[in-house]
Amino acid sequence: MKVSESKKKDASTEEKIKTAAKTVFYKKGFTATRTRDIAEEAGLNLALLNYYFRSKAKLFEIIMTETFVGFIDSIKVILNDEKTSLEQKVEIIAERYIDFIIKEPEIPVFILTEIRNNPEGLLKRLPIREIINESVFIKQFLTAVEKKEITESNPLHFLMNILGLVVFPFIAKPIIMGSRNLETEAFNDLMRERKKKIPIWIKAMFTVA
Amino acid sequence: MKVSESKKKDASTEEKIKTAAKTVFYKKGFTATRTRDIAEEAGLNLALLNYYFRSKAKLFEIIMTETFVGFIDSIKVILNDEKTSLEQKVEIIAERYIDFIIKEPEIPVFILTEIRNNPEGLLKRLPIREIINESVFIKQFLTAVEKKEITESNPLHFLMNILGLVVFPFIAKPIIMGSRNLETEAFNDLMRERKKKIPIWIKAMFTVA
DNA sequence: AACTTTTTTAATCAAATGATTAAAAAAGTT
DNA sequence: AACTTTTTTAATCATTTGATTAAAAAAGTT
Repeated sequence: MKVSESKKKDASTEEKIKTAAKTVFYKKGFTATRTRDIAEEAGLNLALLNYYFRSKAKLFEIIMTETFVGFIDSIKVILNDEKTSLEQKVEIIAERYIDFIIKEPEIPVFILTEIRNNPEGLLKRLPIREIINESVFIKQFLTAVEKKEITESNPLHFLMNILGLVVFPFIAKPIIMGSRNLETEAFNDLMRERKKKIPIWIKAMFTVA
Repeated sequence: MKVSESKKKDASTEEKIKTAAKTVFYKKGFTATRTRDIAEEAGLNLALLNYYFRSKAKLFEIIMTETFVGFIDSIKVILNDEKTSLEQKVEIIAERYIDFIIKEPEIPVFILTEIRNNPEGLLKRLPIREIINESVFIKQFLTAVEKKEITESNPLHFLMNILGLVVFPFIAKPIIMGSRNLETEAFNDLMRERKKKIPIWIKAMFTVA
């Protein structure tokens, strides 16, 4: 059964497969997707997957890496912008990530479950430690702590709270929608509200009153 | 006849299977676990799973329901306690859930991914809407809003924020551990810190300064 | 002890699934 | 057009996996 219609009509076969693979992998994860699901989603013969990508695992590898790198790189740029303050960085992260996840709502759960299934493999290849610990963000944070502008000295709590407020509602989306009988658009409106609220909340949490 | 003894014997094998099934299902999810994994984990013959539970799906169903109901019921009791204030409820939720998830760290991702895989099936059977909307918690929240003690009028934001702050770090555990080279115990210490911090943060976010 | 019922085991089945193959079709080259 | 290379298809393979079966073993009953 088709999960959704393929996006591009004149895409090359390779691109059709990648697009279909993304759709299905995002929704079901690696183990639960069958190569036949992807072939059907792409409207192509099953053997073409192996012709172009050698195996299900190789195809997944490509999708996974692209997705993960895209996700990490965008936060990397924000965290390292010398021209924005800590406060502005929070605003930008909330704004950009909420918009991004509204467009690609399956990605957070996809990333988190695939990391669970294979923590070493993925995390070793991605320099998360360096991205966080050597960022302009961390320097700004430590300076603010020094100046007593911030009441929490551990940057991990700061980051976990921002990401928790931004990402968690999307992960719990079915529960939240079920709790109030919301449609997807009402849910998205609720998320868009949070783009303005989260920076205010974060400020209230961490700033000296 | 010795009913208790024979039942105990039955329960022993049955319990072994359930315990093993929990372990494996929590870690890998329904599709990715093979019945052979469960049999091996339990140290039992494969056919016994079907002898006692008819099928993999039925066994999963039981585990899933027990887990889910346990999770929901415990929050239900907290949300409906007439004797605790809103502020105390936040403290209790943070305290209890952080302790609970430290003991069973696989449960949040398990619940969230299985809901993704089968949203209707699960949510229709569990009266989440009633639990939230008819709770003492909601009444207390609305009263506080009325009295202008709380600056956010939508209880969903309140709930999402509490759960986001409590649950998200566990979901992102591998990333967080990787970001600072933490061992599990250092991670758990970080989470235990949050039992005290989260109520303070929530208060700062939502209370008039 | 003799018999019945319950539980466990080893062997096997049938369907699902990732992958391959050989041939056909299409595209590209001379 | 004649030939070569690339792409696509249908058929099939081999393995995995959930489930079943028939017989053995254990437990319970008389």
